[in-house]
Amino acid sequence: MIDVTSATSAASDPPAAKAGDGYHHGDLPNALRRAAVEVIEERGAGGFSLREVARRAGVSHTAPAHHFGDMKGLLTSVAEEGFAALHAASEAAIGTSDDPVAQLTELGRAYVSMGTTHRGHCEVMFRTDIIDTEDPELMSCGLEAYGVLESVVRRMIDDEHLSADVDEVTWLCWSTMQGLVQLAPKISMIAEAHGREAPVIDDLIARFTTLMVDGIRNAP
Amino acid sequence: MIDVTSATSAASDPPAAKAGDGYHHGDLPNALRRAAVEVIEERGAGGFSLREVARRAGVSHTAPAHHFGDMKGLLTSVAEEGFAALHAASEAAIGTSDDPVAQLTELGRAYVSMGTTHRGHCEVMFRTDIIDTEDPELMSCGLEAYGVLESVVRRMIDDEHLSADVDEVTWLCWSTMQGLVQLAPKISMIAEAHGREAPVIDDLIARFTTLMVDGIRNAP
DNA sequence: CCCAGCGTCTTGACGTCGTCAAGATCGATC
DNA sequence: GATCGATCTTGACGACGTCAAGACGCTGGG
Repeated sequence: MIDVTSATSAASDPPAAKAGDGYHHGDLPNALRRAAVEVIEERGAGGFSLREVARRAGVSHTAPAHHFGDMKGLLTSVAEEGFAALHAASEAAIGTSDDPVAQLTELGRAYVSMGTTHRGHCEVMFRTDIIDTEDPELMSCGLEAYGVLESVVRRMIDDEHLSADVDEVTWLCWSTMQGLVQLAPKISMIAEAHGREAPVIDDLIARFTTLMVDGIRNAP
Repeated sequence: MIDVTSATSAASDPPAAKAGDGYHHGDLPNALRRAAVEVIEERGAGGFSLREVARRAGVSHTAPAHHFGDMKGLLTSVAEEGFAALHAASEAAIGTSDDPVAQLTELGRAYVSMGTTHRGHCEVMFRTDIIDTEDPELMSCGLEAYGVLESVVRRMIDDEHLSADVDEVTWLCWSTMQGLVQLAPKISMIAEAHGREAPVIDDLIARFTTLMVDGIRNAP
């Protein structure tokens, strides 16, 4: 389990560590995760390099192996951190209102904004080839984030006594937001090619959400 | 521009070529694309290797460079082939009916089924780090496929005199199907974890589509 | 007829990569 | 104050992407 708060703290002042005595780093795992995200955001997941990560953390090229086993282990840890951050952002999002529909909108905004605020993490979280998708900690982090969305959908359907299937509505919202994360740049490009200015993503999400909610309320 | 029909033909009987005289291959570009897709489907985009592709095509490790420049060039060509296949599948999908809503459903099914029938291509098509997204041929192939969806959405909105924005509805449908491609395996996993059998994706797409269309008809 | 030119493909080399084995360093514990 | 385990380093290996240089075989002009 990764501590989300410490994971995003500055490179100096490592928590629960001796701040580096020259030989022993003190908080190498977090430093490596930070460096890994940095490299991915600069070069993409395809340009990732364990040795470059080690270089940026100021350690030898084999140091990462002692904490993460191999490249897959480090990237899996980055993905786990991403899901933990998504979970935290989701919890914060539903705290802004008591109305399930408003919560759904905020959840969508939180999800899509993760694509920009945690771009490095997102490039890794849904890859099946470079991370270990069977990792128990990764799966539990992912399911926790999923649970937030599901519970909001369930409450909306219960509150309004709708006939829609909770799971399927959850999947619809999830898919739409997941697609939006990936397509937002292309959408902006197409909008400009069509002679209109790129849409404000948060507004787009609000309209998508109300549109889907309208459809859900209309279910047979 | 890649000829989609020849690109998927068998390894033997290369079209418009001398079938390999021992030294000169005859149809190396297509053979390399085929091998590339094969490698990606086996190992994922992260396990891709130019040398392995060359090995499978039976040529030296530098032969691909003469046709595609570098790794990015070959992968861009694979992505282009993917968009061309998507375009073809989209055209076929809208040919099954005259009703725009039915066409929209079929378009969604064609899109999502691409994720399994052309898994290797799909792993590359929306990556920004390992392909050249500025490539003119790639962009035109992508826009052609996009145009099919957009025209169906436009016809639906026109036919029913709806107030919804054509671009935004197109983006909604695209995002949802794009997310579904990526999340389908996870959705099946979650369904089974919830004690229900994995959903039939084609049915899910039909329900998602009618739900979204209901929302579109309800726009202010 | 043949030979010059040109696409096509190969050989060989370089630096970088991930990983493994072996050893060095340090703090905690007895 | 010696020992032990956790932590990190050094050095090596094969595989990778790319570059330079050269070999091959068709084609067309003398």
